[in-house]
Amino acid sequence: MAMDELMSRALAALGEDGAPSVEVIHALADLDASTEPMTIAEAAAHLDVSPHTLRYYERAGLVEVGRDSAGHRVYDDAAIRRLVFLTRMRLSGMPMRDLQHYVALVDAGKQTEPERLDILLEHRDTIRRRIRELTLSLAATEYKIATYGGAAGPDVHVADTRR
Amino acid sequence: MAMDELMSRALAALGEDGAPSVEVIHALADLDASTEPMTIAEAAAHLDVSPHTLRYYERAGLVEVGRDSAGHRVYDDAAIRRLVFLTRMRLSGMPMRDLQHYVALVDAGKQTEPERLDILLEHRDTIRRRIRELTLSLAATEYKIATYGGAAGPDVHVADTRR
DNA sequence: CCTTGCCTTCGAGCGTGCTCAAAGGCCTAG
DNA sequence: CTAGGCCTTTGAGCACGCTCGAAGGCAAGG
Repeated sequence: MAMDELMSRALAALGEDGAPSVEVIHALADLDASTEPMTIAEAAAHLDVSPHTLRYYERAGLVEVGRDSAGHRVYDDAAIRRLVFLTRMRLSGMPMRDLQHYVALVDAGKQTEPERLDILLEHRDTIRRRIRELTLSLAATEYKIATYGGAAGPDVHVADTRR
Repeated sequence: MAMDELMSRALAALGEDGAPSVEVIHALADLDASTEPMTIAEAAAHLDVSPHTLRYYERAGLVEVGRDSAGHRVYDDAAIRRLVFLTRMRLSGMPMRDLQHYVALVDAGKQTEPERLDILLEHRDTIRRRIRELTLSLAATEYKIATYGGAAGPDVHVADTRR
């Protein structure tokens, strides 16, 4: 059930522009995975961030990355999976602070799972709120577009999307 | 037609938590308006931003605001309407830069309407993209919540079902 | 009169999240 | 041997959007 919902959400999310849904489902469910170790450039490309950013995340203590004989970073499966999670959370607006807290909990062991779950639940609510805000702004923008030229000033006057 | 769509969107947006839909519809339609002039504190409360922010927007050239005999700002109807627009655009992620450009166009006169429309269309697309991103992140987060405890690390890696 | 409180201007400071520069190492191709 | 290219570390710098502090004005209440 969870899986079906996940997929339908993914499809719904990307439906409009007929985008790479296969890719998306794969990325979401990422079951096979087991990627080969990567260089920083490869990992950056894979995660769609810059190498700078990956080093920054490491410095921030979000992920540990091994080194090869030349001292170069080696991104293994575990690192990549964690970074996939991290970048998704970042993309959805979770602050670095919270991510640092979260990974600290992960590193502290299994007994912190309830607290981690709380963090996720709260973040879920945050995302939902944000989507609602954006949906209202979208409606307002579309309304203004539809009625363009009708208004005197740059306003449409839609409601305050209060919490 | 545009109005119906607007309303149904607003309802859809707030439906989930049974929120103040009446308030929202009223505010959405808010055609009457004609608020009395406000002090900066009142305007700030009305717009849900700080007085500091309102002064900042004024300094940034986003809005002109009159003064009373004591030199205090007076937010009239036109100012409030513009600020409602501005704060909504900000809330939906439009950069200050773009807003400055937009109001410059507004002040430049009617012949800039096509360009203003372009800006709105582009912003609409930006909001839609963002909603899609957030929807995906939401799905991933909900999935992780649903399967919590199954994973070793902070990632969505699930046991190998199908495929 | 004087305190209280909200307002003014102007410039500076801050929090967030990168982003980059400098100085240098390793490796491979020519 | 050397040049190119990608990597390393460290610390600094930047863009954005506020947010605040200092110094002072005006007006009402005690």
